[in-house]
Amino acid sequence: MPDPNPRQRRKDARPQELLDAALDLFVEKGFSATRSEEVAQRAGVSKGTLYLYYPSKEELLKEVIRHNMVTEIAEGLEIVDRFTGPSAELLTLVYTLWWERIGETRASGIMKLMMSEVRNFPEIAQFYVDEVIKPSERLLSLMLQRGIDSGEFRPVNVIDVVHALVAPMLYLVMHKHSIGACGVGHTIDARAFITAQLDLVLHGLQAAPKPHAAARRRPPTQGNPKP
Amino acid sequence: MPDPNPRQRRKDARPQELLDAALDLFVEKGFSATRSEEVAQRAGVSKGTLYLYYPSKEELLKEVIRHNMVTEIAEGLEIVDRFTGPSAELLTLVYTLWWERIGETRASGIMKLMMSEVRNFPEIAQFYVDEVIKPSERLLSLMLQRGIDSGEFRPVNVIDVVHALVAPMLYLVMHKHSIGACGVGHTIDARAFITAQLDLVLHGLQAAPKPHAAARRRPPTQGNPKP
DNA sequence: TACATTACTGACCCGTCAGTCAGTATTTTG
DNA sequence: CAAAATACTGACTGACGGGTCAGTAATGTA
Repeated sequence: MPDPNPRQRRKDARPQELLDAALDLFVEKGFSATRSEEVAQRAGVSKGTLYLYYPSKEELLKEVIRHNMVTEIAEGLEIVDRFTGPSAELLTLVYTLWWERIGETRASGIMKLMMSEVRNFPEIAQFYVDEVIKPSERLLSLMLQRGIDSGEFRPVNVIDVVHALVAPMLYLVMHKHSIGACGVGHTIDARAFITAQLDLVLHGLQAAPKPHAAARRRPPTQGNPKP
Repeated sequence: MPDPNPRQRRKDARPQELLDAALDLFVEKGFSATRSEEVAQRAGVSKGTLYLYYPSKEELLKEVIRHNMVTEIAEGLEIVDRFTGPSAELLTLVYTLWWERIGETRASGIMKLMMSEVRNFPEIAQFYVDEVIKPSERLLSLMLQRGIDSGEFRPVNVIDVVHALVAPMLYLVMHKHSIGACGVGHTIDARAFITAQLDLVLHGLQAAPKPHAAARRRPPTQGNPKP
């Protein structure tokens, strides 16, 4: 991937090459388990050079997240803003787009990475929540609210449905990057799985005669009156 | 938790105390990030003693898994065998039981642990797939097949539904032990979430007039004739 | 009480790894 | 071309942690 002849000076190309190498390795082996020298090596430089461009392993990880997730979410928001068709179609579009841009690319590994190691790196946790999780949930909520406002969807509790949408995606990703990557067990047909899950949720959302239990509590988002 | 006066000889109590300490710490900090000396300390012994009872950190982990998951699954199988009521009720029972015995106990941390670190420990991976994942899927498949055979459920593709059942559980667990444990972001009302998900699936399963897309492919459980 | 047995200890060994920095090679400038 | 500037290197440091084992003290036996 990087250049063949050694010790060449390529100040502008280094950052991206290092980010690429880091993403690969972090996803493959985890953050803690990846040695900074490995990252450097894969990028075709020495360890010292890595620290010339990024002050620490943690900062490197943050940059990896910024370059692979934050940008995608911003694009998603734009799509939602511009879209004019039915909300169910919008949901389907964003859902499949998510799979193409994140789920089936290396980027999905970042989700696994965060889930796995965030607890040992509180600063990264905060960063990820602020820059990825909250914006993502905002994106999904926006679409659902749009559908509710226009009467296409039942007035469900939005946050419940957001979770119902995220769960299968997370499952796919965790499967792909954990047990699924160990060569053991079956693989999942992701496209079919996504379609099925989306159908399930859309079915539960359709503004229909008899109310469905998928998300009770009609009043606006609030605490639960426990059974 | 263990006894106060030091250097007492308690050969029989040690193993369990060490397993308890290990589970706590492995779940809290991850397997790699937990030092074996910490485990020993929390169990009230020295590092040397730990290695007297378990030959290595990995073997210790295996024992932790055996004592907290394998046993529960075996019990689940017995319940399914003995149950005589409607399959929908059985599914509900096992689902809520899972939450009480695993989901809301420390044991759920093992799921997170495996998802997170399995890739770096192939032997543990194999062990977990054989002893936990496959039996769990067998358990779920059994219940679904029971319902299909009796005509209570539509003849869906069993493995698809198994995934649809597992995904929300995994989501809960990952949330609880990852981001959710960082003090950031909202908490999920697990009971409500579980009820909602179960409703969703049961609705998709009911032997009804118009077939639903949740799981196409009617023929009996088999591999996917992938396009 | 003396001796044997064994549960337990913790200092130590040794490999690992994030981060540093004095030195080297390449490019730019005059 | 020399000299200055700078991209890059890799040996080194210091901290850390899994696993060991010679030694210690509690218990059992006579």
